[in-house]
Amino acid sequence: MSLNLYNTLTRSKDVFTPLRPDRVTVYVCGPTVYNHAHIGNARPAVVFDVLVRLLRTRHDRVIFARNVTDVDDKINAAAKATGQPISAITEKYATIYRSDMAALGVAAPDVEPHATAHIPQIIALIERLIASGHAYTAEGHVLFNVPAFAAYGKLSGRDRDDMIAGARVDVAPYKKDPADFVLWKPSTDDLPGWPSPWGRGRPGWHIECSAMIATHLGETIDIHGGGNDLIFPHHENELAQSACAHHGAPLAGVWMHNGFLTMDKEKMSKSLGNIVTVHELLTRAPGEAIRWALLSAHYRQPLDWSDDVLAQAKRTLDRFYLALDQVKGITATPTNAPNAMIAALDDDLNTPKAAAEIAALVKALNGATTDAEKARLKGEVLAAGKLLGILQQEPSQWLTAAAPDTNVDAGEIERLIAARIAARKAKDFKEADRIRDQIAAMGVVIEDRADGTRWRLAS
RNA sequence: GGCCGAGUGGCAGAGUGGUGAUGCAGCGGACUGCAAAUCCGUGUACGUCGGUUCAAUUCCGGCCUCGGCCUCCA
Repeated sequence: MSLNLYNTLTRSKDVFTPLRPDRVTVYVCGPTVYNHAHIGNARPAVVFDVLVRLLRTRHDRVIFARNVTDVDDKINAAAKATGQPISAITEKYATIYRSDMAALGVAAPDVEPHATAHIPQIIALIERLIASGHAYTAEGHVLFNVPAFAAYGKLSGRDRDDMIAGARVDVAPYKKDPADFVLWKPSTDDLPGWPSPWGRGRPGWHIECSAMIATHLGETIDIHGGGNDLIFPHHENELAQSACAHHGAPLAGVWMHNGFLTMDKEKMSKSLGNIVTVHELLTRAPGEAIRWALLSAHYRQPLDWSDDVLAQAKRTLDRFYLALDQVKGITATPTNAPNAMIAALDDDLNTPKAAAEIAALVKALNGATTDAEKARLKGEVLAAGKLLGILQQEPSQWLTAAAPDTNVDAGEIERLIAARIAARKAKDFKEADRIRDQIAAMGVVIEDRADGTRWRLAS
């Protein structure tokens, strides 16, 4: 069994082989922190979290970096609009991002580099590019000279002639080539800036990732990930800069890109306004349900986000947790995730297939008759869930408190249940049913089981 | 216009050259005082037109529709 990953660069699923036997390096483009992350922004975080979990089952040392871009024109605009200092904006939203992602079960990255903490490295990288003839200065800017890198366009599959033909109209006059892009640009006094050999200025969009990758992970990393829309120009430019600064060493072996979330089939984007923030979703659904909804489609496929998708994910988890609740008195046999689960994820992170495998395990668990069987299957369900970042809560916790903003009074429910039990004992089923209806009206479902009456929140 | 991706049963969503995805919903049954949960059973599904093949949802080509990136226009 080996891990196969779809590589945007080769446009095929390839067997993943680490570049070095002693470690695996992964870098994912993180947020630009100028406002709340929307659920589409959460998709790569969750997807690559699963990838890292899978890698860690095989490799002792996985170094996972996810950056925070804290210098950007949108941040400057947000600061200006709110009258706050830039650092207040970036710190606030970086903190919110971290807690939102944690709520989705996304483990903190091993390294979380900030662009503004790497200005010297960025400047050094740009100097190397100038020295090697891949970049030049013009009117206070430093630009990367695209014709100096023959392989430019390979990642995004773009024909350079077409790009130039299209770019001809509004190309900045100081560019040597229309496709050239900015590495460093001058800052006015009211904008963030750092002293540099080219005057006070700030980095261009793509260079910070190249610098941070080189600083923390090395010249060539194993896996570079991000959203589909980063392929061009962001990753194409990163790839070019890094290769040219490092004597042609490729930036990454595997390039992975997740597909988009849509709302009514249209790309979710802040400019269109058709967004729902993770922050808001967390007030009305458990993070685990949001996570499972994001994993319900294969990561490269589009996923049309809706309340229904979320509700279905919640219900699926209810079913899993109900099964675990049935065997809460049985100690799970510790084990690794079943082979079928691993095989599903090994196939380019096929999480829907993995979901089917969990469903099969849960069905087997529900049908198990001996304690030994139950212990074994419970262990397998828990191990499978761990790999996907789900099912690690106490089942009773999930079933009775899963929705954050419900205000069900557990004491009141218990009291009503006791009254109903008394009515049933007295064979007063009419009264028992009346009480059950009363409980149902509170959004609570009850079950009479061999070992007593249980309740949970309705889906 | 260039490039990329997608069109699967009521819904979500995998996958495959010839047998079952899976989940939700529905229907029937078992269980239950009745339910719920669970289990069992249950569905002429693969945009369209051609081609290759003994056999295509799966391969090839055309077309249609939708989405994305870039670009153009405004």
